[in-house]
Amino acid sequence: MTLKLTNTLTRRVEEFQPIEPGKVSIYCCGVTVYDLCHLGHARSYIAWDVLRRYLIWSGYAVTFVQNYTDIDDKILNRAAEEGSSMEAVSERNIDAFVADMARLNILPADRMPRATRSLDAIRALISELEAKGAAYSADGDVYFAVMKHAGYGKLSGRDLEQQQDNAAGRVASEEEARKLHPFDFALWKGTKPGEASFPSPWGAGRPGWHIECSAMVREELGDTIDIHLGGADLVFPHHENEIAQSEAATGKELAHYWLHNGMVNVGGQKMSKSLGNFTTIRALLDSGVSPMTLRLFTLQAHYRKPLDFTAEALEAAATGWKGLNAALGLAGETATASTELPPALAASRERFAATMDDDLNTSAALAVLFELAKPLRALANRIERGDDAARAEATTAELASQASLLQELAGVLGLQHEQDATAGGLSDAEIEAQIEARKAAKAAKDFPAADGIREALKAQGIELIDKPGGITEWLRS
RNA sequence: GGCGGCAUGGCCAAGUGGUAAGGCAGAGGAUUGCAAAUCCUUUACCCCCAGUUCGAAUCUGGGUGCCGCCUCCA
Repeated sequence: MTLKLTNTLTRRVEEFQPIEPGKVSIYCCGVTVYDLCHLGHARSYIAWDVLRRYLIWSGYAVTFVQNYTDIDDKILNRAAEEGSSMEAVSERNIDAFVADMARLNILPADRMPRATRSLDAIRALISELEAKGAAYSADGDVYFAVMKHAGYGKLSGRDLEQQQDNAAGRVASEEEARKLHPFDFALWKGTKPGEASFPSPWGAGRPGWHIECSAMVREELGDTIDIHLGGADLVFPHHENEIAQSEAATGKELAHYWLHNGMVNVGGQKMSKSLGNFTTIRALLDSGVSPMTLRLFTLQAHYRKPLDFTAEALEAAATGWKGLNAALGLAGETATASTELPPALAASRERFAATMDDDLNTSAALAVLFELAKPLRALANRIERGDDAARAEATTAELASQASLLQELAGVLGLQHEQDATAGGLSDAEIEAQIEARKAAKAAKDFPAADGIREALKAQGIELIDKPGGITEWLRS
């Protein structure tokens, strides 16, 4: 059983073979920290978190590096708008990023380099490219010469000749005029008045976006890495350029496997800042959608496919998560599982691994989880409602093993039990008092009053469950 | 225009040659003063056309529709 991944570079599903047995080096393109992360980022980073967790679960020692792009026009613009500095904007959004990722139970990267702290490596790489004739400077800018690099376009399938024809009509701006080929891109941009800049052999300025990643990958993980990750929208030009820069400098392949995740769509269109159709991670979570619901929502689709974000689909995920969560809650209460896995459970575990090996088929993997969860959920709900027989059933070794396996596999997907949100400001005593009042109303056959109390509590997130024998229990939902 | 991808029940979605996983919604039943919640049961021939094959959602060819990239973007 080996992991197979869709490699954008070859456009094929390939068996994963690490450079060094048992070890995996991964570089994941991070965010440009000019604003809060939205659901597109969430989807991407959840997918890669699952890849990472699965590799670890499979026994690999994983080194995961994710960068912050903290030098960028958008950050500068934002700083100018609010009258602060590039550093202030970056710092604030990095803090937000860390917090948002933590809420989604995304493992922090092993190392998170920043462009501003990698300037030496960036300048060194540009110099190296210049020395090799792959770069040229023009009026304080330094460009990469795509025509000098055989293989440019191999990731995205571009054809330089063809594109030149197409671009012929749109060479308008000054910058375009300076380039030898329309696809040439800036490695270093000369400073403009009033902008943050850094010294360099080519004059004060700042690095281009693509070179930042090339430099950070090399500095953190070496010339060749196992896996490079990113959103499908980065294939061209970002990753294509990254490959060109790195491979022109080192003469070695930059990454063996290139994985790209599909976009999050809203009404059939890509969620993005520029279209203004985005929902930030924190806005969604703060609106009451649980982090695990969001995780489940994204993992129900294959990572490469577009994912349409709709209220209805999210609602479905929330209800689905409720069931899984109930089953996971039981895992903490059962007896210690025996180390021997019963045959049926061992088969489930194998099936889970087989689906994940198949290019991270989380949708199919979730089916295994739901099947494992089904009896546990039923039991958990019976216990919740005070069924003592159910409590006894939960202590069997068989169920303990099942609960334990569910917990383990859910963990591979980063799904973990969530405590019921403590919504509403009512204390337990206040709730009990309301229940007593409703009981009295019912006894007096004043059902409208009884229903009124129930509705009022429901509005505050308190759900009443009437049980046989006139007993009423409640849950915070 | 170029490159890449997708089209499966009311919604989401797996399945890549042997008669359609899973989740949500819906329906029926149990329970209830009525509900809610919960539990049990249950619901599809896979965009269209042609072809290959004993057999195709799955392969080939042709359509149609949709999306992404080609400018910053996860």
